[in-house]
Amino acid sequence: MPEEPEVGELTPSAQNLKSRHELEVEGIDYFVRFMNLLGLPRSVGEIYGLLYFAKDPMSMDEIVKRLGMSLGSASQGLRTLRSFKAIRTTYVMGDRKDYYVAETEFRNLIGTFIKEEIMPHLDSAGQRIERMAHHMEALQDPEDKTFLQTRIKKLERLKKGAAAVLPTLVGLLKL
Amino acid sequence: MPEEPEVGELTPSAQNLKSRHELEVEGIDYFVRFMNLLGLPRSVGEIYGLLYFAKDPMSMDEIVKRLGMSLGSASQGLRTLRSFKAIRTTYVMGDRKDYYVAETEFRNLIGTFIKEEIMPHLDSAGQRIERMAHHMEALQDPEDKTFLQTRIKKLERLKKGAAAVLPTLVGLLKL
DNA sequence: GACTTATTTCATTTTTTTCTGAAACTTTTA
DNA sequence: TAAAAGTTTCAGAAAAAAATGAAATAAGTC
Repeated sequence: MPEEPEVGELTPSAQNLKSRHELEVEGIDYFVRFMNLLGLPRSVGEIYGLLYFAKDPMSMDEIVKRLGMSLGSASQGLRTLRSFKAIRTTYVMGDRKDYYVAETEFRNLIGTFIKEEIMPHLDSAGQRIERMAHHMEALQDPEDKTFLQTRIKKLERLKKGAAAVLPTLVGLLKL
Repeated sequence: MPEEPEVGELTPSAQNLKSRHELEVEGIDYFVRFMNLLGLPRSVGEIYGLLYFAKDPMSMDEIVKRLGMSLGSASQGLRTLRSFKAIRTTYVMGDRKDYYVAETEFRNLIGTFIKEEIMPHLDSAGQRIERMAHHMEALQDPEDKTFLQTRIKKLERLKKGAAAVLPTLVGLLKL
């Protein structure tokens, strides 16, 4: 927390520090919620938020200190963010630490998220539908069979629709 | 579980029951995963899956018996599904129970999900961005100020993009 | 190659989410 | 209006997810 002078008035630089801090808190909160929407843990949002509003690359121990989180969470969170290409490392000469910078183009983040987290589900959904269709073929009762056939067809349509829309969306992001 | 005859061969109707059951299990699993992708609990996926593959409307106690879940979960799960318009009730004459049927048009489900679960987040995101911009204006250091200005602008663009894409998506679903 | 520094891993703890079931409430019926 | 049937609510239990921190590993110095 930034120190405040005892009386009402703030020096310009103290005022700057205070606004900067409040902005940062609000901004971190923003990304915590955003990542949460993608099903990612709080710590991941905190780290990304901190880096997004940081002017300079930051090392893991700085992140740990600033956010008051454990080394384990920071390491795991940074790994996740790297896997989404949401951050990248910069090498600082004469320093053996890794320094991290936020990738501010959200298309990368969102594109990778769709490609790595959603698309695989579509594949396994396809396999699952095939298995359902197989069981359906084995049905003796013709009424059951037609009913389930239409239900499975609808699932197939949903899956195909998603498989078509998502890559289009990723493409749109690149424009 | 359907009973199996002691020896290898199954009667046609036993075979039908077995296939039907396997198909149902696979199908329920499908929706458990799907709902999970939307951040909804397992029980919600189970109920929807059961109803999706059911030929006839089902009462809550039937659902409870078939899925072996508690009354509380069933009640809560049905409420959630109703709120997404993923199921609807049918009235069966001479019976005071409520009977439920799956709404098989996924556009309803997905459309409502976007409208009720995602859009509100966009609104609060907008407010949060405004607050950030407000703190940003108060910054004294001009370097800090321009840097943060561009970062906040990017957030704004993301938010506007999402606010444009999502309703379009909902519209597309209706075609 | 021993030492130092940075990072990852993972068993354990903490926190959060989901499920349970009995009590409260509502609605229908006799 | 009492009894019965159906549903919801909610405090506590169980399960799942996330965070912690110390030990193991890796990577860079002297």
